[in-house]
Amino acid sequence: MDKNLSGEDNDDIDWDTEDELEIQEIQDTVFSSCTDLRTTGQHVVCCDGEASSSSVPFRSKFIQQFVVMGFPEESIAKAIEQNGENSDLVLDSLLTFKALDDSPEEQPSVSPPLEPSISSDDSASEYNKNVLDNVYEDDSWSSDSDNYINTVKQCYLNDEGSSLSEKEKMLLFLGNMGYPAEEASIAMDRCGPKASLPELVDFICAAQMSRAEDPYLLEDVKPNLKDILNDCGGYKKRKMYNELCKRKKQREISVEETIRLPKPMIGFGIPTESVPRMVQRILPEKIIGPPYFYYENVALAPKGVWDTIKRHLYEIEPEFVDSKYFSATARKRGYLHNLPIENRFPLFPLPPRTIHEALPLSKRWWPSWDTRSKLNCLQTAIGSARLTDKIRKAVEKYDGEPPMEIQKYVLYHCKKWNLVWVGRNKVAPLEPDEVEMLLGFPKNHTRGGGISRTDRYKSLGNSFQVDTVAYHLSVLRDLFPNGINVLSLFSGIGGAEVALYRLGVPLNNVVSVEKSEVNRNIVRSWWEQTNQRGNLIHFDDVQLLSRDQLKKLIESVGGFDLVIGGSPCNNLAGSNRVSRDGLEGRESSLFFDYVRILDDVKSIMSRHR
DNA sequence: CCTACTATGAAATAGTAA
DNA sequence: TTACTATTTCATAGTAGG
Repeated sequence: MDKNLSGEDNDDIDWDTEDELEIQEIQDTVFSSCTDLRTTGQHVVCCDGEASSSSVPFRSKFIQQFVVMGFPEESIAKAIEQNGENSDLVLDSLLTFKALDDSPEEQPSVSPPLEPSISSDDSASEYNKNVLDNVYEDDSWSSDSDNYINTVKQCYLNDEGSSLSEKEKMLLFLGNMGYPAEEASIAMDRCGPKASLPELVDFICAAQMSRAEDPYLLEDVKPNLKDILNDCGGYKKRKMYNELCKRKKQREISVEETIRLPKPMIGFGIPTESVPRMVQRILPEKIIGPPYFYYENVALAPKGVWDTIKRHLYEIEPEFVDSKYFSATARKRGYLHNLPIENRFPLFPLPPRTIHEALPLSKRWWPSWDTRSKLNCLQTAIGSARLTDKIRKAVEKYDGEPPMEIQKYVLYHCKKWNLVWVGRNKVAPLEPDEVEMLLGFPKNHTRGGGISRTDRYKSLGNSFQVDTVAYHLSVLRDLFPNGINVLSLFSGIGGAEVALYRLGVPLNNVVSVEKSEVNRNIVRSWWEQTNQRGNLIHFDDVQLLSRDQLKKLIESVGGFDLVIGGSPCNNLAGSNRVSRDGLEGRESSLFFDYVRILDDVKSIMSRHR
């Protein structure tokens, strides 16, 4: 598993690899200042506690980080004078000083001039295009690089009206700071056209923190804009960075901590285990609820995603649980929360735990060579009719057991699409009501009320497995015998609400934030059908839920006891072939709104006490 | 517009054998 | 260790038809 993460010295291509290190180094240092750039003031979660609680004044600490790197103090002072207390800019200047100091006349021969590209006629774009084409003439680039060059080209050449738009200039600038064009472009798309430089840097940092410590990425050959444009002293800087990285590696011997999934994926314990191996965990005083919070997302996210999530949620250890230990269907998810984990209890009645129990009618048609006892993860799309037809034709040619090859083919697709046997030689996708049952929802929960069948699959596929979540939330029943106030973000079809209700936790006030109207209707309808006595307040968009609104809500309901939600997994899920972009993806980056809202709720509530 | 249907791999992980 | 195999995955985009 562990590939070569020690930076061995291969001079041929290693400069690319080292370049990634270079970026890491920048980000490591920049990040400490990123939190300071935040204007909201309450975002202290991603700072390490020591730094903020230390009595060392900020300024000296700021200087010290460069002293540790081995820069002379006068250079540091000069760099700070030029750039202010912005780590990345200061570091950039320092390295430029150093590079120029070492060899005043030496300029890399391949360095193209930067200035012409800032002019504002079409030749500039043409020039960049040529440069980029030339760079990519080299066939040592991997296909990854091909994708990358397309991104870069698009960044430069998209807007034909103005050859160098504001966006392009900003891209150039970020590129010069050492950020990959791809990331910079995403950041600018996400932050909008009016975003300031600190905002963009902050975004890129947040998005990239995960990858900064990702050992695999060291092999990933991705050039960045800085190298394409090769600014002043770039070569020397690179060398400097290499040394810095080595020094840093020597300093930090043990860090390299990536989150690992537990081998039986049972989190802090499951109810059916004969020997409950409950784990003791001690949370810092500050983060013990109320408000309690509960965050959920896919367990098998791209590398580093869960590290980032953890970092933004108080460094609490997530618990990874596969719902196959609760029901007949697998669902590998990570749950990060500050709930107590002692004295949990499961939801009753216990759901069926095997396919045969869950779908008794299928037993009759189930061939012996299909040895599945659990279904795979229920997703948002179902298998095609054409596929089930092909399977039928493939199987019905044989009287008894089909040959191994056929079995293999059929099983592969049955597992991939969660097909079940519904007749002689006939397989089919699950019906929506079967999915409801497997996920722990009442029958017809998503049925009717103007939702299409396709959307039922979609909403269900994006939902909680109720029994699993309820097991974790069960501790709330005794904590809040008089009921709780819930802030439910990304509510979907109300998995959290259903879980609490089925646990017997009275719901006093539920503020539910959900973008999809049909989903809101489903929850509203369920709320009325179950004769809830509390209040259900709906909101549309988490991004529009401001601190002021939260303050008013908290005042009117008397504070939230639970903030619960699973942010979009679109850009994290393995089934996404198109835009598995990680936490910075278009939808999945809404995770940062979860963090923002949770922080706001905590700070508003602590002020009221 | 809505709805249903279909084609579309890669990344991450664990396990195993060399 | 390293290289190979096996398994799994809260999805998107395009098309056709109403």
